Formats: sequence, structure tokens, C-alpha cells
Amino acid sequence: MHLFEAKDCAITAIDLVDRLDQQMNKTTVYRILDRLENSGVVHSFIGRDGLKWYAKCKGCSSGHHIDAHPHFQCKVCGKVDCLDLKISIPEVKNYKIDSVEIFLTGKCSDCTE
Amino acid sequence: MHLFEAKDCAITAIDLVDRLDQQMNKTTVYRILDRLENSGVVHSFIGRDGLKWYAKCKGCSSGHHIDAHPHFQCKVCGKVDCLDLKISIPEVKNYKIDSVEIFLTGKCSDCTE
DNA sequence: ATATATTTGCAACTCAGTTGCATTAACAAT
DNA sequence: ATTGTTAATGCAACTGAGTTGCAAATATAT
Repeated sequence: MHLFEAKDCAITAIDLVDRLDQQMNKTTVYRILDRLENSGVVHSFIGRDGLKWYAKCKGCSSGHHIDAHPHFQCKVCGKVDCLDLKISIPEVKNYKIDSVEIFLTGKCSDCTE
Repeated sequence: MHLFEAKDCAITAIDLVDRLDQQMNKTTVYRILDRLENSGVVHSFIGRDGLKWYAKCKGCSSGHHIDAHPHFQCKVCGKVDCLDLKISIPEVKNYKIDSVEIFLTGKCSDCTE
């Protein structure tokens, strides 16, 4: 049932909806994604185009996602990867920081000729 | 004409559209924002809700925005600020990084009781 | 004054995501 | 097994930010 989250890189919600079109309804996909996110199986983030991306969690727990790992989108092929990289955000005066989201763009190795 | 970008913190596109409803058309606002962004006067980023935010640039040049400064949204009041903070992203093997976008959430000083 | 290019307004459209509601499936309890 | 209750699904209609096409208006140049 929830097995379809075995993708290694990130995927957009609509992409999943389209891919599962034969098997289940749009609404159902969105609802399952919500549930998976709340239970800490996947995490989501918003790309520069405003689309919602999903990727499976490694170090996240339900309720609190460790969002500190950056996401990288290749400008050429459009693929999005979770980078296994720890970025530390310094304390900022007057701001109590709860969550961190980092979105990088550039060129992935596949597209670097 | 372009003077309305004197806001100190960030503002959403729709918010601007609504605020300027009496003075100009929705489409015009979006087009002016596009132009302002391309000419390096403002920069834009996408919030967790998928909305487009705009804020005026300090160290950006047209064509290449210095996006390395983080944006912070207060979970209580919803306000978004540009933080004057330089985050360095380490080199990552197999990834050529062009742009960096950092979105933080938490509590701002106004909302910390 | 005429021609050309740029800017604006309006309406209709797009499309990712949501909502309401009826239907079905899952699971208990008697 | 049968009824009752809860959760999961499907479908259609909606929402709302952002876009597009095109005509009208303004500006700029010749």
C-alpha cells in the first residue's frame, strides 16, 4: 500500500498522481502523502516552481523532521536529490529558529559534460 | 511607479496585488514584479505554503542574485524577514551548486512572550 | 502627425492542490 | 453471520495563485 515510496530521489506530488493514475485517485494519493509525512516516512518541500516534492526520510521522526539536509535540483535535467550534508545554522539574535530548509540549484554529475 | 517596493520585510505577490487593487491591475503587478526581479531590484522566493514572496535586494545584481541570505518566517505572526546572515555551503562532490536558498521558520522577537 | 514599441486592463484560462459528500472496505462487538 | 462504527477511497466540483491572449491606452521615435 505505502510501498510506492521506494523512490530514491525526490518526486513531485503531481508526478506521483500521474504515475498512479491507473491504480488510484488523485485525492487518495494526496491523502496518503499527507499521512506518510505526518508519520515521518516521507518529508516534503517546495521547489522554486511552487510544486510540492516528496522524498523518503532517513533521520526524521514523526512530528519533527530533520530538515537540515539540503535539497538539490539540477537545472538541466530537473532531478531533485536529497544531499547527505549537515548544514549548521548559527543562532540569530531575536529569532528562535525551529526548522531549516535549504534548496540548492546547479548541475548534477549526470548533466556535467 | 516602482516605488512601492519600499517595504522593509518580505511580502507575498497576492498581498501586493490586493493592496494595490485600487491602483492597478493584478496582471500589471505581477509583470512589474517580474521586471523588478530581472533588473535586480527585488528577489523572490517560495514559502512553505507555495506562495511567492518578494523582498528588495541589497547585495544582488541583475541576472545573478545573491540568494545566500536566509529568509525567516515566524510561525505565529507569519511575517517574513530577510536575515543579514552569511551561510556558507560546502562544496559537494558531483554537484555544481549555482544558487542557494534557505528558508527558516520559528518565532520572531515580537511573538516571543 | 504618423508610425512603432511599450505598458496597462480585462477576461478567460491553467493547473496543483483541496473539500464535500456519497460509497466502499475494514474491523469490532453483540 | 449480522449489525454497527470507523477509516479509506472515488468522484466531481471547487479554490486560488499565477498566466496568457488580445485589445485599448500611453509613450517614444521618425
